[in-house]
Amino acid sequence: MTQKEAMTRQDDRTRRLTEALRDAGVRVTRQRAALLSVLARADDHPEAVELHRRAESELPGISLSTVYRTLSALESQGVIHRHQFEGAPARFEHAESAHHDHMIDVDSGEVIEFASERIEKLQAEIARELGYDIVHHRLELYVRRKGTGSDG
Amino acid sequence: MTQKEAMTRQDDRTRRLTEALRDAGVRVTRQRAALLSVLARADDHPEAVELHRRAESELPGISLSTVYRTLSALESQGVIHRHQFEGAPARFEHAESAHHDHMIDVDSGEVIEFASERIEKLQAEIARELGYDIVHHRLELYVRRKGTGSDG
DNA sequence: TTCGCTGCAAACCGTTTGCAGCATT
DNA sequence: AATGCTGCAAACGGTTTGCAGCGAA
Repeated sequence: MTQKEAMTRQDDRTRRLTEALRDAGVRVTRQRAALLSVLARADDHPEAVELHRRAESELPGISLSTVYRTLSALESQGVIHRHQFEGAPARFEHAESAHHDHMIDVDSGEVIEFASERIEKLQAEIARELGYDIVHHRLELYVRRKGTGSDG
Repeated sequence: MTQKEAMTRQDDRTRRLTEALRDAGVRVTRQRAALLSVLARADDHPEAVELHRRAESELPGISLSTVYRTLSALESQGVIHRHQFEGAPARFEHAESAHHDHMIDVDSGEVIEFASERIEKLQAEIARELGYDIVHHRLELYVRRKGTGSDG
């Protein structure tokens, strides 16, 4: 993908996120615009403080509470996802990509996405057999690079 | 199972938990004995405050910090597990039963255990293919009783 | 007798919230 | 002009921790 294509995709993403807000009848303030473009650009899973840091370079003075408030709003609009991994502050990602679960490298904190149709099906089966419907689920694999003994 | 058998199993469990502590070279104080017997008796997934409440009826005056400290100790001995379900304080269970995952009834908060050999295998496969070993995982199904519409 | 453990109160840390003023609509 | 949003600072809530004294070994 060329840099120009990347730019376009990112702008599209920002536009979609902005529309999501406008559709919900909320004001698109400078703070929100800043955060939206930061989120659109993010292909990792940053935490609130990191998002605040990035947003500040776009709109100096934006407050952490506004970041938190906006993240909560965006989450309830369904345009971003919040992940609470073990022993760490919440991490966020835009909801553009299809459903997937996460592997967390316990050494580096790196997050790797993966999807398994088969696991999803098995989960649904199990719930159904026990008389339940799945509202949502959480599957996290805490992993270590192969051959990286913990006795390093 | 008769009541007598239940008593015996519970006492066994307390004994094993106590031994785990003694083996680790830590003192078995009244507070710890109380918490151990509470844990041995618990077949649900209580949170720290609830465990404290139960322990108090056995040893009035035991402090919440001691409960937290002991839970952390027991966790690192591997004799209990700590679960951090979504939007709730940590819940604990003794590590006597075999590995399993959890379904959480989003309406009642009830925790249902389940195990799936097939899901476990798939997880390991996925991690391996990506060049990782699983250290541990977390699979939680947030569910609702079938036919219980959210528009209730 | 030793020194690990306890209770208390205060700190912690990520996150939320009350409020007065500001800026988007 | 109206009112939804912002920044600030303070509160929150679950959990951890420093400290002086207590009690298990």
